[in-house]
Amino acid sequence: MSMSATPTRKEREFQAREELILSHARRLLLEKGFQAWNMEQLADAVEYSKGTLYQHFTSKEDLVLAVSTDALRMRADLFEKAAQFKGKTRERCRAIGFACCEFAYNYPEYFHIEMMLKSASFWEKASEERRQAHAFQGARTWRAVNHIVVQAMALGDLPSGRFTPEQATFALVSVTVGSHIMTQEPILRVQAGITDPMASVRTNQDLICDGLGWQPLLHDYDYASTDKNIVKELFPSASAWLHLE
Amino acid sequence: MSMSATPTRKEREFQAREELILSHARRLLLEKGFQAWNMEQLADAVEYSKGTLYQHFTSKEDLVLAVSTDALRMRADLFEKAAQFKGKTRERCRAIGFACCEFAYNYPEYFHIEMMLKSASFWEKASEERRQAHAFQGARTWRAVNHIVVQAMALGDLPSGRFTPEQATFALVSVTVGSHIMTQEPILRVQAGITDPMASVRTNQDLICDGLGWQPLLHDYDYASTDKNIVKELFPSASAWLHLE
DNA sequence: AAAATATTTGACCAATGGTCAAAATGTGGC
DNA sequence: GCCACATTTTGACCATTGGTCAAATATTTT
Repeated sequence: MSMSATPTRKEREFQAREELILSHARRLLLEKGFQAWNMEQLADAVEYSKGTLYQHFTSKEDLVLAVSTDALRMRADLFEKAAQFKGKTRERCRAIGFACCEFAYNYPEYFHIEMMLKSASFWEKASEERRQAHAFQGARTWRAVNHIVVQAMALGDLPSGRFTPEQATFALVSVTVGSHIMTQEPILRVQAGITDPMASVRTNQDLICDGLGWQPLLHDYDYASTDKNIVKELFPSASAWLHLE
Repeated sequence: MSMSATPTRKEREFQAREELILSHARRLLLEKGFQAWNMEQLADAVEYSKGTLYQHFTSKEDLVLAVSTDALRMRADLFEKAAQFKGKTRERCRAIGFACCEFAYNYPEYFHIEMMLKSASFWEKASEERRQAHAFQGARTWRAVNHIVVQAMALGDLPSGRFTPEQATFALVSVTVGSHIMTQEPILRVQAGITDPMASVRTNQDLICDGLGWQPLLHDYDYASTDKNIVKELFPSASAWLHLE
């Protein structure tokens, strides 16, 4: 039994099967949410039996948490990539906004899943291991945003007197999550006359940044060319969800 | 059988029982979320049998939707009451912010329930009647905010060139819901150093208002006395969640 | 090839949302 | 007060599904 860096064939097979299960579970989750499928169906889909699923995951919740954490890891990757964008701090923050849209486009149901996780009974049914993995990826996303905020304050782009970096980060995170959830609500979309959900999310982020006094403010600077660069350099495939006028 | 304004004794009894069921369901929901209780337990609690519950509600989801709509009605009541506050438009918007905190204090789990409702399978299991009731109360809350925004633009307190009233309303709603959800997340609370969740929510609302250019901006005006008046006139019982320094 | 070990399976269990025939209760006529 | 009829309540019962585990199957070792 190898605990070392070189996995045995068995271990590789186990890993491959875990990814197979996760990919099918992800598909079911994105298509049907949480309730509208069961472990039997998943077992059929991956062509293993139910019992085998339970050798990988302690419960349905544990499995869903694993899918969610995978998505969160991808989001953290995008955030960290976006944070490297060369430019003013607010442009880099903007790049993260684009990263989040790119993510939301690929995992349209993720924010609902994330909300589900917040309901108490989920965490107690999941394994400690996966809980920690989720917390770790969550911390990465937080850190990516917070890091830019701290730098912005250090550089004087963002006033540091009124709010702590954490308060500013919290405001950005809150508005982003809230906006993503709300744009996915058909009724609200009609009420608010939203035709481009991702644009609405980014607009709301801009409002928070402006509110924080993050220079340069929206009407003092032309972000159109910034946006073009962000897309060109970081998210060339963003045309699927991006509608730049 | 009376369809008129004067209900028969039977109809009154039916109504009373429905409220009994709803009040117990509300308690269970707030204490345990959705999963951690079942219809049998609720039946025991109200001292009727399971079958009787299903004469009032078509499914567990239908019941939960009814509870949620009741809460939403209360929120709409608070919003409409807050909108009557005498003062500048931004002060009245602020009053609604307080109303939402007052609501959140009384229904701490409501936003999680609301998120649950957004998951597809819920709506299809609920009755058409209750779906409409929910939409109606949702529209009331939206309208209360939107009405102030429209007035603010008409009065010139809020610039009307850059955003439509609906976009501004949407931004406020998004940041509020997002902030309420996020402040209830223990991990995030630690990360963001949040000691007063309601204050954080209201701060985020202020950031959006400032971002929208809603006069008078936060640093041009002392809202402390406004806040005192809002509390005194509208929410005298707010001391439970309010920590004015 | 046989024994030992590891893995996979699906029948089975318990919990629970939902149903419905039967019991209980209420109502009206005499 | 009693009977027939209508309405309401009940809880045994059903179907679904998350989760378990002894037996079957596959793999490795001797």
